[in-house]
Amino acid sequence: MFSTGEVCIVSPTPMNDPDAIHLAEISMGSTLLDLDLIQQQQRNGPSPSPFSGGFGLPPSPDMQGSFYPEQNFFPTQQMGSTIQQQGGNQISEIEENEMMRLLMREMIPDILEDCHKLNLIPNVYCWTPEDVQKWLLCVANRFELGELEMGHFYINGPTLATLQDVDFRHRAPKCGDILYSVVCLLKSSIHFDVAPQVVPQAQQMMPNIPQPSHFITGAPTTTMMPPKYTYTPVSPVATPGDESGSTGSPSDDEISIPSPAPSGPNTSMTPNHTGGIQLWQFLKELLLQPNSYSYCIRWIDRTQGIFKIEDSVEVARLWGLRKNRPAMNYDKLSRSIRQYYRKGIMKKTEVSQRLVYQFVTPC
DNA sequence: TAGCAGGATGTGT
DNA sequence: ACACATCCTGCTA
Repeated sequence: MFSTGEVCIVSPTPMNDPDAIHLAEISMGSTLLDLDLIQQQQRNGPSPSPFSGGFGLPPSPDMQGSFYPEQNFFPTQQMGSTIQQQGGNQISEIEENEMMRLLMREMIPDILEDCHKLNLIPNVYCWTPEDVQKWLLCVANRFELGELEMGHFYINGPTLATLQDVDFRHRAPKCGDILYSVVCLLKSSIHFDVAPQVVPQAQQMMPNIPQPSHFITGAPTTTMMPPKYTYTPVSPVATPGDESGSTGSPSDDEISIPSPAPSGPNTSMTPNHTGGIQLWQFLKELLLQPNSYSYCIRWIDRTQGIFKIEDSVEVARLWGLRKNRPAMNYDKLSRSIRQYYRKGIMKKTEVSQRLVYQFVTPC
């Protein structure tokens, strides 16, 4: 991808940290966009970018959740203020969004082509750890990121997709931001409502690769998923539109807009005292995305807040990922859950069952 | 053997 | 102070 020309991909770093704006000079091929405006702005100094310091790349899941280029997700106020600084040009929000969509759209074939070269299904959620390693090496080479500590990325695709920007920075301090941005772009290519002129191209490149049709049409499909999993590539962030529970309502496969945090017990529902997500919030996030996580945690009786951890190892692993605690295990996670008994946030069900817990205050 | 319960202590915010 | 993370002992299915 990005065969000729250049465009700046800026990692999603805080806007209040101009020094943290990383530019990855990425050769880019067939873009139809006149990027002079953007590049000129980059030259003009540390200017804010659409995604808290980044251009052309999706927001952090912490900020916006999943990335859907066809939705009006772009932080247009920031973008607008950025662009309008250019000689007083007034560019409407619609035009800005369209420009961003075009830019993203132009990158999709390149992403697919990279996957094709590596013989990878263009769906990160289907990747094995080996696939992830292969792809990261390709990315590192393309963006000249230097040597990656590949041992820090021996994770499968779904896990890669759930990593936050801080996770990437932790695993790759020098280029974690860029990696995160590219992974976001990769994820966006799955969601991307590919334009007619792009679809045939992608399909032509990989005629045998099943397309994630449910991301486009909303029609459920599991044919491309590993047997055990029913992943849907959505952000592990609570999403009100994905609160279908275990009932399998149509909204299960709808793309949803993330919310800051799920509602929950009133006791400790106050903002996270420690600044990070709390375990009960995390568990609800997983529960509220049955398409993505029902293989490891699911509602037994949502109205009563009763849920079952189907795969304790996996839930603990996800929690460890979120908290950047590689040594996390279910023993520790369950100990934290038990701390909630005293706080009145969670409890065991009346008839105690293994791996079954209950929120004191149901959703 | 895995999960459960809870005490004690350390750590980071 | 708070929310874990970690380690521990003992119990249970």
